[in-house]
Amino acid sequence: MSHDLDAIAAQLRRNGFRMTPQRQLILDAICELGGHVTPEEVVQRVQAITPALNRATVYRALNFLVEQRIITVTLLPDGKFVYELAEGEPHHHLVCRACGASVQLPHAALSEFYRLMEKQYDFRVDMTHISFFGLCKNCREGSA
Amino acid sequence: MSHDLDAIAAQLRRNGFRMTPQRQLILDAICELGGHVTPEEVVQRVQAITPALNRATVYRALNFLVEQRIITVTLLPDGKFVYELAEGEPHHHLVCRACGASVQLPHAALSEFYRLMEKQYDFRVDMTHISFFGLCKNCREGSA
DNA sequence: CACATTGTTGCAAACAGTCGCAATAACCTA
DNA sequence: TAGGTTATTGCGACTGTTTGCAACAATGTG
Ligand SMILES: [Mn+2]
Ligand SMILES: [Mn+2]
Ligand SMILES: [Zn+2]
Ligand SMILES: [Zn+2]
Repeated sequence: MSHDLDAIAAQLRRNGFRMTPQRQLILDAICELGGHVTPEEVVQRVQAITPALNRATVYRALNFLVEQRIITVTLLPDGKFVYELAEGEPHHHLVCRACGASVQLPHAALSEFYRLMEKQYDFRVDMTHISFFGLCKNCREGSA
Repeated sequence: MSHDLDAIAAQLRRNGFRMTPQRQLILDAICELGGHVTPEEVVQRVQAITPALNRATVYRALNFLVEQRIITVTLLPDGKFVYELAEGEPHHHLVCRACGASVQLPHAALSEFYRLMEKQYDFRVDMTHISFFGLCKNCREGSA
């Protein structure tokens, strides 16, 4: 999808924050780069347009936009964070550690697990955008 | 538990690797520090005894010992890797993002999810030592 | 418009983690 | 024991990420 800058700006102002040229550029970058982008990809992209835009600003903006629920973050099992626009239903991923392919899971695929943890351990698991590593079918056929 | 250096040394040699003073110190540190230690905690500990022992050596040894299945690693949902001795049954964790408390899950708590992913998506999720963030009961009562 | 307030940025320094490479130490064989 | 082989370490440089702080920019008030 695309992002509605006016709506986002309004939402931010409503909460006492501001829409800035830097944040606009960063949102554009996330949108144009498509799903699951790394901070460094965003830095490259925005600095191609505005070289003075600082690396630290990108990292801070990404965190900020996650807190405002305008984008979401997922932690890939190799320890890297990737970001994407928050839209529609929450989802999760199965990421193949051999070929990198990423399958999207509907939220429902994990809701049973969520309920079990709440019932048995009185623990509410954070269930926005989780990623699991593993091996896809193709990559299993190569080895054992 | 404690670790059996002789048995570990033998296992390494059997596979063409070596037990070194550095690796011994690092294993001792993991053992003495108890569960879930960060690389930096290990660095502090071993350098208190042998200041010359290099940071890079610690990181390399931790990766190596994971590959040899002498220790295990889990990725906490804040993006940090933590290590512990591999012993007994595989397990997982529910980690409270507010108070840091960590509940241990038996492997069986996730095996249903594992089977579902294999059946529905033909995908084998890596299921050694997974950690989820969330909120424990205590920390939920403070906020919403 | 002047001014105060406060959210935001850029900068620079610190920190965590990775990597290539040359020196070293362990092991094997003669 | 001497010499060759190779696993391992320390070093230094580099990348990615965080943080404090001072400068800046947007907003609101009089
Ligand atoms: Mn996603
Ligand atoms: Mn554990
Ligand atoms: Zn694959
Ligand atoms: Zn808690």
